[in-house]
Amino acid sequence: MKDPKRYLVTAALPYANGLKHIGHLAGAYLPADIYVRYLKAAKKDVVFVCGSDEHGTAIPIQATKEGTTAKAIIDKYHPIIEQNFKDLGIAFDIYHRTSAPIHHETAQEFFTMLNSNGDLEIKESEQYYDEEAATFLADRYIKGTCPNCGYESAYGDQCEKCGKSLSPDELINPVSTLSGKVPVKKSTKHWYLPLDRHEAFLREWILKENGDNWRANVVGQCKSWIDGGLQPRAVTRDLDWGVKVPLPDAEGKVLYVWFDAPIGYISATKQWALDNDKDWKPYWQEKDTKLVHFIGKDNIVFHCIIFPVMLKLHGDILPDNVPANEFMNLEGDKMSTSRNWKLEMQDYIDDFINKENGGSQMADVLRYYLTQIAPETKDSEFMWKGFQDANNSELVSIFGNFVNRTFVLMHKLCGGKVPPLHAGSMDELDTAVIDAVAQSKQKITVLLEEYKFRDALFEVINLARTGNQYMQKKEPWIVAKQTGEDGKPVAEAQQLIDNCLHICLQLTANLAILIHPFLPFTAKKLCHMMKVVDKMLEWENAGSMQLLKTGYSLRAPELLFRKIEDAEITYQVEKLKNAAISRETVTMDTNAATTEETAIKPVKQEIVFDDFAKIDLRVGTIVSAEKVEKADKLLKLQVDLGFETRTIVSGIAMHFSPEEITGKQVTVVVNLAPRKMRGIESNGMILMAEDANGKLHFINPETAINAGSGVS
RNA sequence: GGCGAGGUAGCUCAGUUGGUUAGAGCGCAGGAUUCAUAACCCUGAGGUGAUGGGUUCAAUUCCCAUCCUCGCUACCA
Repeated sequence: MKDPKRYLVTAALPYANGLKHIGHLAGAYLPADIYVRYLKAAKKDVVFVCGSDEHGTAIPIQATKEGTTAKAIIDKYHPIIEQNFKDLGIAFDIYHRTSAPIHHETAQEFFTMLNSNGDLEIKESEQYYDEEAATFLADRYIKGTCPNCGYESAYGDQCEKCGKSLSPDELINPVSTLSGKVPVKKSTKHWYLPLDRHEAFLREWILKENGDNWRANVVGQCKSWIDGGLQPRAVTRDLDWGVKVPLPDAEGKVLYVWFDAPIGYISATKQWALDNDKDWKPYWQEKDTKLVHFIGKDNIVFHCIIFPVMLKLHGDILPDNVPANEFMNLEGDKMSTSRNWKLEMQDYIDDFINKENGGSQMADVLRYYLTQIAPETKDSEFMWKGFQDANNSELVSIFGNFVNRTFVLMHKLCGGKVPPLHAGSMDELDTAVIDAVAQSKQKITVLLEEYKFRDALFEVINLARTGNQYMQKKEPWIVAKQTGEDGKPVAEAQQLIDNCLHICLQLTANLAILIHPFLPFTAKKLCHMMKVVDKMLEWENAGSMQLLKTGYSLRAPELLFRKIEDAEITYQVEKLKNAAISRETVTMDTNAATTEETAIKPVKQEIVFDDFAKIDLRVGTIVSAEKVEKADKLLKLQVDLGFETRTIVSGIAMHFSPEEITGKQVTVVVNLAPRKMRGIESNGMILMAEDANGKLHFINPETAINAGSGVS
């Protein structure tokens, strides 16, 4: 969009069920903050909204587990996350929350409008119902055995072990987590957003209009979704935690969290407007508003497909761009909350910012490294060594050093004041540097507008590098040796020194402006050293060589960045590895965890012996095994049961290679009805036990016995 | 298996609407220097551009196949 009148920038709403890690920071919040700081410096009308996403079933479930309430959880994490962002210099105009009444009203109004316009579909369906708790069960309130990996505590929407997304119907032996009883199917009514009606619009808007200017990964994901066929998506849930469905016949129903969460951007904007005596409407309704969503790649479908359809139906503007980032790995492995392989914002703050360990300058160091390795086009890697190198050899050695040597020389050779620029003594080297400053500003501006933050940051550092090269060639400390009888540099020499330092100082002032979106604390510190007000940081000032007045006395230099020692990073790496939950530890801890789980996990309905006797279990020996074509998880086994050798297909390929299980003894259900899988008929089922880590184990006799032996 | 994104110097990553010697930063080696947080500055070494085919006067860039990584998806009684 050329020349938008105003900007609305959003960063994905963090789910308020725990602390957020630097992957989240690098993926959405930091790039959004950089972009917004740039826009504000350029005096654009911009609102930057974010806030806690506090609904969804995960939160009440977590509350039950921890013996607390959903409200207590969100009230705990909301302020911590908000403070973490502040400590790292992420400056939202508002950090709102979806539990706020204004959000509930906004989301309800949104739903009502779509519903009364006939843009939603109503469908009756059979859903699991807990008779004891007298309530329908949201997907996450149902647990059962995952049909995919066999994990016994899979949720109705997703198995946390294998990550597969599920529907409650797929669960084996579903159990209500509320009462522990087996739920019954009961008819219920829900509202759906018919995405399929909007396929033509989405194709046109995403692929045609934005196919070239959105990032390849974003367009690709969308295309994949659209080509896969869009389905109506349920907008409501049977749950009591969330935004109530504003209809008389919808008792006990709330809006599905994916529906209300993005509306949180709108309600946050409303609250901001109230707080600041502004009108929120133009930001969502005027065509000349540029809406930009910063998110991680996991959120692409919501922000590029679903929410735009909602916005369109509601008569709002559509996002101009959705610069989604890929993921950031940590020390060679993907970040994971469950395996505790992560660096939380809070951890970094505790170790580097809060301690007398650098203070806010260390916030900028993290911002620097995360931007330098931002996963803009592909997954990237956070390495502590890389963090140290980026700081020591770029921030300290190039940027910090240039500023420091400029200030030191200015105090030594120019009496602590901004020296004059003697036009008559200028040479082409001087003008080249002056040009370079203007060019840097142009390049950085373009890159920022294109959301290429890592390249933009590189250009800023490069300008500092140019400064170092310039000073090296000018060698004012050598020139200063041309002294007269009074021991001071002769006039011509002093002019050269003045020119060099004048230019270096103006360049430093430019660096402050250009680095400001990326490293706000550093920019502030530079302003302090130069005794200028924040107004100098306005973007239009960049490129100018008249930012500091001749004769103005400046403060003594302070070091902008400190070195990071080897010991600090080895400590962090050790800490990470020690905290990580290794496979072994998981297996050992499992005993405790499992006991707890089993305590919660209800025993299935009682059966009589005859029921059990119906099941014919035998010991078998795997005589051969091979991978099933076109299936990642299936192995085709030949099992010797004594009386015959059978073909059994089993979903264990992710856990065992064909070679390692050949010859193993297993327990087989031999009278299970045959079933075809991937075109192969499976005659029986191999019994497996699963530990808390999701690993499967064979159930077999202690010592090898005859194939075909009965089990009872 | 299908779809999407990737596989480029020791490391982290650019780039190429197909065209002379494929780039940057860091790291490494050598040199120069001392104003500066042993920093800066200069020079250099380092790449079968995943692999194998094809199209073309010419491919890293286009096409096909294969292998590997990440995400989504399918198979799981």
